[in-house]
Amino acid sequence: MSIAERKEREKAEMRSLILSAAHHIFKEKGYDGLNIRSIAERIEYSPATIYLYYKDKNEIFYALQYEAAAAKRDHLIPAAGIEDPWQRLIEFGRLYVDFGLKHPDWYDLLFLTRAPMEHVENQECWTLGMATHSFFVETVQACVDARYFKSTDTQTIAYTLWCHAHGLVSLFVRERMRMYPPEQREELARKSFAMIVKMAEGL
Amino acid sequence: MSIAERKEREKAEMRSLILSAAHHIFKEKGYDGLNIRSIAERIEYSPATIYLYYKDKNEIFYALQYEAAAAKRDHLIPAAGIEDPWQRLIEFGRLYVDFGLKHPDWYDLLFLTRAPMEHVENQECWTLGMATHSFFVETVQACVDARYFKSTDTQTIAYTLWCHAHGLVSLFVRERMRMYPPEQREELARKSFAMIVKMAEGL
DNA sequence: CAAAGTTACTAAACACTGTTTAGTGCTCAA
DNA sequence: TTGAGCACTAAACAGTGTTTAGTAACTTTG
Repeated sequence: MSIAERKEREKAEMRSLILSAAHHIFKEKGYDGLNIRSIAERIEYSPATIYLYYKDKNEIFYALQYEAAAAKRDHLIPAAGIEDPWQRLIEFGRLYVDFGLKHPDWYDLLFLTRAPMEHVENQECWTLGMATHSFFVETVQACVDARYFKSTDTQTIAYTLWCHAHGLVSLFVRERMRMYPPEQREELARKSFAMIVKMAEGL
Repeated sequence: MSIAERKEREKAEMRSLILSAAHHIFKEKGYDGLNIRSIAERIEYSPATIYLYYKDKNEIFYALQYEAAAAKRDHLIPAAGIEDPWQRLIEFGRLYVDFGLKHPDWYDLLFLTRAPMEHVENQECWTLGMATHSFFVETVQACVDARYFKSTDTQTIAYTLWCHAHGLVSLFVRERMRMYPPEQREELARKSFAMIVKMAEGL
């Protein structure tokens, strides 16, 4: 059975080779510059070969989304070590926004791309994203339990904070802040984050 | 000069015919279903004719964005009549979210589409959008002037509220709320809006 | 070890985009 | 009436994602 094992290994290696090429092209040329032919050219195979390892472009897209979700999780990990739930929540939020501003392409891929979202729920990407989201909600719950807020509606609190952070990053990523001078934008984001923290304190 | 006038009129009519076809196709089949050939077919002209009236697809896209901006402005108009700045601000926010949830395609076109945003600033669409945005900021300013908030940082207050509303609508429009059951989503949005209003009261 | 079967791969095509080119026939001013 | 300009289009080009048909190498089998 050694040959079958080798073949399976080679298949996995090829899949990872394709994905890594897609990853590089995505980072260099963005989503629009990523196409099957450019992947094929980079790995020096014909375009048709790609289809022996991935069903279609969407499958590659999902795999990339997973990488983005993993990058986001890794970025947020430092927050998990903070004991105090309120400080943990603040740091989580800060890192979330930080991730979005530092890696707009990844954030875009995760939250702003018009993707066939019906299928994404079956993907590992969704599972991973949900785990990160759960960590967030649990931190809010810990704050609620520790009476950091007057309100006890964990779900709505979590959702409201997420809306703000997501809106903030989205306006950046999709360049809808052009009414503010470029050098003001990051400062405004920081001020707004500080403000929502202050607002949350009064919840 | 009557002939020249007629020609100009006909040119304008053709432009509006094309745009109206694009509008219908966009509403029926969404952004992905909108292409030059489908517009041409609908108005019973050849695809090449489109290019005699619009430079490229982007120009049609900008014209559609303008329609979306106008629809949004019209949706928000009722808020302008409210005397009390704080009540006006609340109603403005409510209508903003309402517009996004009722017309996800329009909202998408305005705020979520990966468009060549560098050129959009020269378009009437941007001017119109900026006017609406200014009305919003002015309302916040009126609240600040009337001492509705402790904070006097109008810009950051306005931006923070916008972030929340935009984040809320975006998560809807791009279907990133799938962890909540469909029937819960709108209620959650309403609750979150109520919560941000409460939070803003304590600003 | 040779024949047969299976696999990995690709050239070329297909269908669909946006866009351009090279006309064609009609309108209109002189 | 005639020549210039105009509205329009068929056909092509270039770039997408994807499929098909075939080839050549590898693996199994008799």
